[in-house]
Amino acid sequence: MPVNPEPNPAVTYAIGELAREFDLTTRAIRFYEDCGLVNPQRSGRKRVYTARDRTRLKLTLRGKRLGLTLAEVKDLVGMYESPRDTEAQLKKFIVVLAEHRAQLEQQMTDLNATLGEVRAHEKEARRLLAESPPRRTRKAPHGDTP
Amino acid sequence: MPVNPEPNPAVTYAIGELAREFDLTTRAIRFYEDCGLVNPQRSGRKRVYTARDRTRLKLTLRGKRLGLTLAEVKDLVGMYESPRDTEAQLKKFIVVLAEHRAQLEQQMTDLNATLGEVRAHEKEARRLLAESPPRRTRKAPHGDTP
DNA sequence: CGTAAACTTTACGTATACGTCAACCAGGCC
DNA sequence: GGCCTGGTTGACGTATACGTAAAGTTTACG
Repeated sequence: MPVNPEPNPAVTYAIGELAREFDLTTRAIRFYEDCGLVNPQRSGRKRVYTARDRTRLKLTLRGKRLGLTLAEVKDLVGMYESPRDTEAQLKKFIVVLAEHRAQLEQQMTDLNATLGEVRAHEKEARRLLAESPPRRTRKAPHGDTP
Repeated sequence: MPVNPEPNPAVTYAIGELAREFDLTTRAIRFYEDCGLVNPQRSGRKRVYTARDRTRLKLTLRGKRLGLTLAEVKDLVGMYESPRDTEAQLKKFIVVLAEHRAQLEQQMTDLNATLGEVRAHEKEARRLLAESPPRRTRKAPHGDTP
């Protein structure tokens, strides 16, 4: 099993490094800072990002790929990092987690349906291509309930 | 096996009906029309939606839940409905499908990772809640690589 | 010392996806 | 007729997520 990669507290990153690594503009990263998604320290005026910032960036991008807004990402990440030492906080946490999970499960359903359709279309398209390459074939798009 | 629900070409919908069914505003539905996502006919000035429009609306909403833009949804739906009777069109179709599938598979990865984390947090939170309800417990947020 | 690369702030611009009036019409019913 | 419900076309407003240009600063290199 691979060791947890770099929880090394010493490693830091410049904004340009992170931009290259995640294929972002520095503008985007600064914008994420405005939104409270990262919290770089300063060496002089220059931003210095820790491994923790890098992780939050990763989480942010994953959230975006799943269609979350930056505000939603912030709330979620905040939740995970906020204290949960009272019963009320714990209960609230559980409620929010359940809501989030419900949304993720809806996405899972959507995703499976879409993947199924895409694969079916791919299969059919490859069949058509293999079956009669020079032949002109007709395949009506299959109606209203894909 | 349930019969394919209502490919009945006779059923039509008013904009308000669809709005209620899908929990949208009529404004949103008209906006989708501007984007070319639905194509209602007219009875006088009033829009009349067919089962096909309703399906496209459904697809649109599913796309949105997966984080697609309306333009992307339009392109995809357009692809599925456009003719593919030449070899070139078929090949292009296959390429686009593969690209789309790659994106969906990335999402699947992201989704599984996120779901796993959420479930782990839920489990832990419930454990804490059950273990020592009146006790004040400390659980540090577990570092930088969630 | 000069300059190029990388960084900084400020600020206005842009695309997407609608929301929110306003003002008007058409049909039903009491 | 009067009014309600539901639909219509503008047209301007707004939140999100950056892009982009301007102008200055800091650091490394030769």
